[in-house]
Amino acid sequence: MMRSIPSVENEIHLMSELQTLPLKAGGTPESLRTRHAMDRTDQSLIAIRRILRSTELYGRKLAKAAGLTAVQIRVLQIVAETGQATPKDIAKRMGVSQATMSSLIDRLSAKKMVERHQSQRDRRQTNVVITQIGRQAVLEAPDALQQKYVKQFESLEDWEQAMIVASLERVAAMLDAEGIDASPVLDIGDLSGRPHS
Amino acid sequence: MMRSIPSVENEIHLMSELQTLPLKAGGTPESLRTRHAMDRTDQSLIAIRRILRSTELYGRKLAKAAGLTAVQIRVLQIVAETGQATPKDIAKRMGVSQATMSSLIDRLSAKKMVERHQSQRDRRQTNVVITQIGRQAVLEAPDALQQKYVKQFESLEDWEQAMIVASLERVAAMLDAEGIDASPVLDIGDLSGRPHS
DNA sequence: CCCGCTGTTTTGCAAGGCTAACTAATAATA
DNA sequence: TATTATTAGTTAGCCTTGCAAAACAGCGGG
Repeated sequence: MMRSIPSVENEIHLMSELQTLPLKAGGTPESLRTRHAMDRTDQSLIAIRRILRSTELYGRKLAKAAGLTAVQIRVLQIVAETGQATPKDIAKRMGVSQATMSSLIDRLSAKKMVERHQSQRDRRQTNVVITQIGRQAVLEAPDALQQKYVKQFESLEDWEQAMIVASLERVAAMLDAEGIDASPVLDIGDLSGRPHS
Repeated sequence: MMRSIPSVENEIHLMSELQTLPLKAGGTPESLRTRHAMDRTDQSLIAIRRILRSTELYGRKLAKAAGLTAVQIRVLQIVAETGQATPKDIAKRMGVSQATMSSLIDRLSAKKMVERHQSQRDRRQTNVVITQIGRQAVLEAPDALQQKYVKQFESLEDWEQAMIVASLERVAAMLDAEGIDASPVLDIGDLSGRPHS
């Protein structure tokens, strides 16, 4: 596997693109809000998209390098968190259907990273259990955010870290707002490894 | 798309990658920095994941409602931006291979939203041109980010908007840092149409 | 014992990705 | 001029993720 990294390298220099948009924004008769507010909205959207995009591309790259896809790593992490979980729970947390989860588990189990154990209590349920191999894979899985971001973040001034956290949380809250359940995956982090007590 | 959902679907994948990080962060003997700083790092990562996740799920939903996938909308928007573009350019901007772009264009052209026209200058090149139908679709395409977020953002206090923009840009820069190109798609939004207004 | 629910898996289908291989046209070079 | 590279795009073949719907249990009441 391991194919090489796709065309990630072709880069377009976004900077230039970014600059273009302001003008368009200006097109609207500035009726409702100040020109200022508009620009800021655009700026924030652009920044969010940059975040999404770079995470996506970088993630593809890392996942490939790890021999597991991002989605697979995610499943492994969720399972690793508690040691075992039912397909339904995992599906719910990830926001995918049970059918999808079933095939994901198939693939992971073909790789010997998880095993299915029928539950004793209720034989309809399956417990997905992570294997040693799977646990190892989770530990070694490169983490896009971490690698790219953590060091830089930690080198920031204290006040700036605080500001960023507050802003990101605000944005996340605005996006969640609609009721999409957001969280599931989030806490994952905890499990893995944080010493978490 | 800006407005479109960035490949929301892809994002999904990435999401997963993100998750792991906590552990690693935790792995370090808290020698170098205070527990405080650590928490902030985790908080920021978690918030980013929330952003990624809700964008992804919401995007899937909207794309379905629109009858076009997020990726397709994205292509349309890029083409709409200038009226025409070569497959190669679009692929480059989106960070996918030419082969992938070729099939995307096939699908869009089956829907009569774009047409292929051989270039006169260089007959190896194809110009992908958006049709009236395609243009209409772009205008009507719901935009995940926009719909969920814009209104709320615009209702924030001025200082808060400024803070958020600064923070998001900081984060985006840190993520881009590695050299993954980030933005291309971003500015598209403008054209599509934020109701702007 | 039969019915209805409830977790899972199967089936069948589509989108999006990729690499490799192939075609066509243009550019370079002998 | 003829040959060779390069470049743009498409094709073929494969994989993963997703979903809905149908099929399979297994559990609980009646």
